[in-house]
Amino acid sequence: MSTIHDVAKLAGVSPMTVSRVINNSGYIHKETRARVEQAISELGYVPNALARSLRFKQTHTLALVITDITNPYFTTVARGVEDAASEQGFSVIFCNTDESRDDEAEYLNVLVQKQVDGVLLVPAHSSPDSIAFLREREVPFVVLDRRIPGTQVDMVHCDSEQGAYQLIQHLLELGHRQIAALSGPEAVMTAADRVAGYRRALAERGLADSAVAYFGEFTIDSGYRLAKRALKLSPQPTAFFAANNFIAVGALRALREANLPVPEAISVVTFDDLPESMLVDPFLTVVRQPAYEIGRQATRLLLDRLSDKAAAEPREIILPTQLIIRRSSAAPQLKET
Amino acid sequence: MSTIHDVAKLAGVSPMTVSRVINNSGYIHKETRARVEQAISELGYVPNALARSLRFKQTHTLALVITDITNPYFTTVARGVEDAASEQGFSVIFCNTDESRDDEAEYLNVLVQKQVDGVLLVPAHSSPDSIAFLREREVPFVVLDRRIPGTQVDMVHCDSEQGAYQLIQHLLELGHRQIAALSGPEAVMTAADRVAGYRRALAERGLADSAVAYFGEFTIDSGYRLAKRALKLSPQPTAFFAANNFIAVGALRALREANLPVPEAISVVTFDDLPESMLVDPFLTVVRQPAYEIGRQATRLLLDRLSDKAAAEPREIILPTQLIIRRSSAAPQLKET
DNA sequence: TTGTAAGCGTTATCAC
DNA sequence: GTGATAACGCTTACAA
Repeated sequence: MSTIHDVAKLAGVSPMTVSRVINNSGYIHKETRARVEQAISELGYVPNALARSLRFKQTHTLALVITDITNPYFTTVARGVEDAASEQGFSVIFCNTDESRDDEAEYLNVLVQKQVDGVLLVPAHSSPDSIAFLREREVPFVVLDRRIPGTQVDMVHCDSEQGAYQLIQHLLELGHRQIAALSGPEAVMTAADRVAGYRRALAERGLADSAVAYFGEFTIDSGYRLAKRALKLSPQPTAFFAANNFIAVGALRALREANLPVPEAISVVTFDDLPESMLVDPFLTVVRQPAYEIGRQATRLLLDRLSDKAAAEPREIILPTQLIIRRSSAAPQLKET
Repeated sequence: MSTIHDVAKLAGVSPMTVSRVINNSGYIHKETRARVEQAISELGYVPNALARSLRFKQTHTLALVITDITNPYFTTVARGVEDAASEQGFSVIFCNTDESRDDEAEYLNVLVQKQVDGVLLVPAHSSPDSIAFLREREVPFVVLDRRIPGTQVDMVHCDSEQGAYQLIQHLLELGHRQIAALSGPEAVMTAADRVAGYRRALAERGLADSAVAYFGEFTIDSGYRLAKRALKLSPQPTAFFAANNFIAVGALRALREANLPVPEAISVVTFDDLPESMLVDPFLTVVRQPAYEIGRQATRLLLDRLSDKAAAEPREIILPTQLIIRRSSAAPQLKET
């Protein structure tokens, strides 16, 4: 790979002149410019962004730290991020933590070393370690999807508590009184928030005592296992509230295995839609989060921070969710008929 | 952010000594090391990878250029790439071209500037431009998912022609004689290959004349439109062969709209499974490509190239596909009953 | 065991 | 209009 020196030599000028041509800065003789451009294309010269970044302390690179790109919700978030970033000439490094604190810490360390201009973080845990780490090193960041309680940071997410509340309201209106919640890791804010919304909805109807919430992981396997456990309850629940799409899929499998038709035997509602693109025949009643917008707006916010060195107040952007009622939820059937 | 000089000053040594501590190279007095380590943690010092990369001409960063991370097939590829990369301490920048040549060229330019160590490329077109560009600049790369005909490059993909052949064979065995192919852009190798496999299967049964192949895009919309066109054929097809999952979903929508039940009225088979994680009740007969393995092996191959400077022969890794027969394909119903 | 000098590829600054 | 010089943060080679 040729350098600015090679180009300079070939064009019979100094590197500085080449630099000026590349960056369209300063005055330059028309003829000189032509010679330089000729040399550039002859050599297939491409400027070294590393050297540039070293000087400018700007890499035009962001990092997206999520739990798992394979989750369609995060896939869509990622697309929103990449679109917003590339619009402004930024590249995006992506990292999968699988909810592991260690992996998260490791990734953040590498990213800081690589001098990314900013980080979009879906925290694997609510502890302030990662936040503190980035802050100390003065790396701008935005937390997305999950809120971090008690810290003043930029955040973009949906109101999980409220979304869960809506879903449970819906079930209550249908007549359900035994609803089990199948959630993710208790240490993850969204998992906890969704259970909180569930409890609030029940409490408001004086059903606080009927609440049964299981914490597990945001995976199909976990959803499957939690559902199996919930089925052993007595009285048996008439509805499941899954805290995300993977858990819902796992629960549906467990129900099928147990020959319990949905929604006839048990209703199922969940957070996070499966992508429209993949659904021939949407079935699940869900609270949909605007994944693409979350990614996009978080990135916008981050990029704003980068240009505005002025450290404004931390902003919390809460995007609206949408309740979509489909066939997986119906009125419970009477037991003694 | 503090530099190696800051650490050196605080520890009362030279930057070189700090460097040695960080990299565990050369001899160093135990006490000095302790002092340096103390200074490092006190300052929260993180080495600047940019400066390092500038010297070593190694960024430990790869790029993944795909068409759309939102396609679950590519999502899984991406996960395979990231896993394999991070195992070896590499980061991954991801880019979505949406099958646009211009976007692809633009991205590659930026990536070369950023001195990525290698590129994993799903080419938006079969022309040799991108390949030539990378080659001239001596950036190692591996082409994945799609083959580039007539060029000697590292490639990892499945045998699209053969996969399509299998799907059509399956339909033929069920008794179908009017099968329409709904494919992607003719300029994209996989789209063309899949149609070729379709034609070969038909030709072997002496049905070459019945072949009707439509080229469009690898999107739901396109699948929808192509299916609508195909339905106007006379005689009407008894089966659709979709060249990828998005096209299949679009086709299924068109069929539902036309009140044509699958598979009773029309069978549908396709390339690329929808992710297991999203399917409560898998329905489509598919040829599954091992997406994760494609990503993983392509990355391995690329990383091998990076360590083995020895320019070995280009390798073409062809991974096996898997025919999965489900409910979307069945024997055609007799017209005159 | 530790330090000095030079250079990786750019560009801002100041001369000419 | 154009060029020499120094600096961004780090490490290899050499010296002490």
